[in-house]
Amino acid sequence: MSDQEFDRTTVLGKVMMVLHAFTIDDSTLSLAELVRRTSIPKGTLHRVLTDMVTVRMLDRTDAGYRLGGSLFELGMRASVERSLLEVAIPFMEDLYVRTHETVHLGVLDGTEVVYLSKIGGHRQASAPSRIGGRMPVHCTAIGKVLLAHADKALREQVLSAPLPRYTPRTIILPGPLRTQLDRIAAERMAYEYEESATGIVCVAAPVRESEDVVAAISVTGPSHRFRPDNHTSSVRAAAEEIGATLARRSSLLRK
Amino acid sequence: MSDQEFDRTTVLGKVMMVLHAFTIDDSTLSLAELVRRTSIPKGTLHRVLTDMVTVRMLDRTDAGYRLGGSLFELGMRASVERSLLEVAIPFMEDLYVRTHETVHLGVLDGTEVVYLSKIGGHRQASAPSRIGGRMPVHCTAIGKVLLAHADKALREQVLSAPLPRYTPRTIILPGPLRTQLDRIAAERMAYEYEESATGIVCVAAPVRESEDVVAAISVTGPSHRFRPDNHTSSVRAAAEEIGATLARRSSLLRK
DNA sequence: GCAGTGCGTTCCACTGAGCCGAACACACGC
DNA sequence: GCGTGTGTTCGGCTCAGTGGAACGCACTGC
Repeated sequence: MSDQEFDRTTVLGKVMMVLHAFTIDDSTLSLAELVRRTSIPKGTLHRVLTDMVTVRMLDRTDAGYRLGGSLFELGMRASVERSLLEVAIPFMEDLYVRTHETVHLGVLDGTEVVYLSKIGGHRQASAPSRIGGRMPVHCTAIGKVLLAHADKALREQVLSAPLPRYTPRTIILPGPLRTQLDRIAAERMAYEYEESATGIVCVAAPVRESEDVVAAISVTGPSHRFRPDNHTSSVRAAAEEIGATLARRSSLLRK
Repeated sequence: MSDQEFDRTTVLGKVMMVLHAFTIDDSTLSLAELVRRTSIPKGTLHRVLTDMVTVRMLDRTDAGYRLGGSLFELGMRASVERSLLEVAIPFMEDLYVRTHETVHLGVLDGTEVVYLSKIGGHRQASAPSRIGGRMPVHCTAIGKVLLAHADKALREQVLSAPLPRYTPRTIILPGPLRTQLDRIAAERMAYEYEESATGIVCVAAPVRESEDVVAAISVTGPSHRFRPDNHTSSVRAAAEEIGATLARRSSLLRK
């Protein structure tokens, strides 16, 4: 999903290519850099960029272009993600207060996890996740729990592609991963022991809105002091409460 | 800023008109409804919408169209808002734990406040603010503190336009508001007593990144039990720490 | 000094992507 | 049946969008 292809001929396609040229830790990109990344002809790109600036998708700075604040605002209006967030945040806080470790909320998009929120005090540099960022499904607790409850097709798609190694403990063989996913699907909890980054471990549970798994919530901590299985029940409880609140809310809206 | 005008003739203009047709509490909109809101010819709009769906700006559902999850992701990559968020969240948590009241983080956009984040436990239905939502500057603590530190031009623009009344206590006269803004600019704190919604009061402080006011942080509570002036120093401290962290971070990046 | 390199910007003749009115298809309620 | 609300398709016109090429400018380093 990261190497998404857009139609070069259409305006919208170009716009999306530009937007996706920004990775999560680019703040500003120059025209030349954008030409390199998108391989759109310089003249055309220049015009597209100025157009995007006038509609406030991009901000112009001395150093180049950056994603505009109005995008943030629009993103927050995306209904699914927003209502999930609004409902989940209080429960994430509870979990944080109880554990004092980093709490994540993530959804599945394509074959990757997208993090909707991440809270956890000041000392949390360790985890490589970022809000709005992506991580692979096969080596994160949230990813595994989402994959375990996803439909067969997606599961097989992930299992049949190579599973990139991130640490010595990353599961890179389809066989072991498959059996683990089966167990996760059965017990509705996933664990990660230094599979995405050395030094961190994680517990995750699925958030279900009337049978559909719409997201997953997790607690992450440093391996030396954090015991995932001690927090199984709190994480599960939080996930279930979020699901219940979502269901209550959407049944209200339906009237 | 809400009634932004876009160029009808250009593709991007139409796209933005569609995106902005979604208000904060629309989840899905039908083609017909979008025709009404944007007054783009039906045939054209239909094509634009399907284009937007193929680039994943919109999701198609049985009921109509809704803002896609990829927008959320893009929005989160908007550098300014994102780094502000990442830095601010831990301090907002501190403030929440200390006060157990709703904590807001907002920035100025045009003549309105946009909320970047809002945390606070389960019982917080009261405040009308929403993440990614907007509120007027003249009747919120965050708004007033941002306006007080904004440049003269903006300040006069707001003061010369009519100030809509939200509650009996909303300040609708330019004179009193001006003197209050002067005081706020001097003491770097703003208060709100049921000016945007009855029953809630608020304290806010400016977040300054090396002299520039980039955002504001506030604590909001119900008027019957919450005394804003009791929390002045914690709010100010949080704002200053956020500012200091931002400055430290950006000086690191500069190398 | 002056060639070399990388950047942003402007220009302009060409062309097909985008335009939109009109016709069509379907599902309702009365 | 007939009106009214949806969403979808069609096709000929045309101007918005295209991109190669040339330009200006700020830097190197020699």
